[in-house]
Amino acid sequence: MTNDNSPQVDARIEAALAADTPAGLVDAVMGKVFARWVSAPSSIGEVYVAFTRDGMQFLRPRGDEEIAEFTRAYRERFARPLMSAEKAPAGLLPALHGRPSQTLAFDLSALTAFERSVLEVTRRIPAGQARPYGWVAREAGNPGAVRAVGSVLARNPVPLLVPCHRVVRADGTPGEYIFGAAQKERLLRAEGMNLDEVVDLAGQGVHYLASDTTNIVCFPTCRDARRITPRHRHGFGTVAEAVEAGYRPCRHCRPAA
DNA sequence: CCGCTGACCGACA
DNA sequence: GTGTCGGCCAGCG
Repeated sequence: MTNDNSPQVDARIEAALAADTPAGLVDAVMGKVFARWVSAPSSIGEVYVAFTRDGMQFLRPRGDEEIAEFTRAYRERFARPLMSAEKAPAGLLPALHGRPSQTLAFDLSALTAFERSVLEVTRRIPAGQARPYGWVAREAGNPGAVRAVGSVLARNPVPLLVPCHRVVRADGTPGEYIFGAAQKERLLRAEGMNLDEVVDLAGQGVHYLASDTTNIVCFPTCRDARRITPRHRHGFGTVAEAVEAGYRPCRHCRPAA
């Protein structure tokens, strides 16, 4: 007597398909219809990651959680069957430890255009740096949607891989995080960001740093800002003030025009 | 469609 | 300094 819900069924379906179908086509079809999951170590501990043929789709911490809970959450959100994978896709493992991979793709097809836009923008924030929610809103093409950016990141399907921990509040404090504010601080510090200095500057009303040798103004965590010799460093509360003083916005960190 | 919600923000007590 | 209040806007039920 065969139990049709048995885990072996997935394997038999695959075997049947593989028997008389070119392997490449099987992968193409299965990857389109099914998603796969792996468990892997990350900078926040063991995580489950789901992916399709098109790329990474869903990541959640493993914790004490059984895979059944992860697959339930996955199906609830993506309405697609989920099977285990033999091995992690290329580039995933380094990316889980903060080393972004060029080859790592994402499947964001279930998201709205605005959500995709927010995640694309967030993905480009370099390790060790941070940008305010308002900056993400503007870069995503909707400057007024500051609060909505927070709502999108609160349900980021692929945290860590899309580094939403690098999006912080305008006053320099880290703000909330899908895995808790303390975890957000930990991740930022682990990436080499001097959180204390940033918060301290913000407390003095300084949200931007400028160099009088280059006449460029940056976010304090920008790679270029951190290279400014103290003697040539000037703090500003707004970009407008810096521009008024003869500085132009950095083309790397792109503070507001 | 409409009302409600929220990882925000800036102003103002 | 810190608490609160409106405004804001995409998603969701």
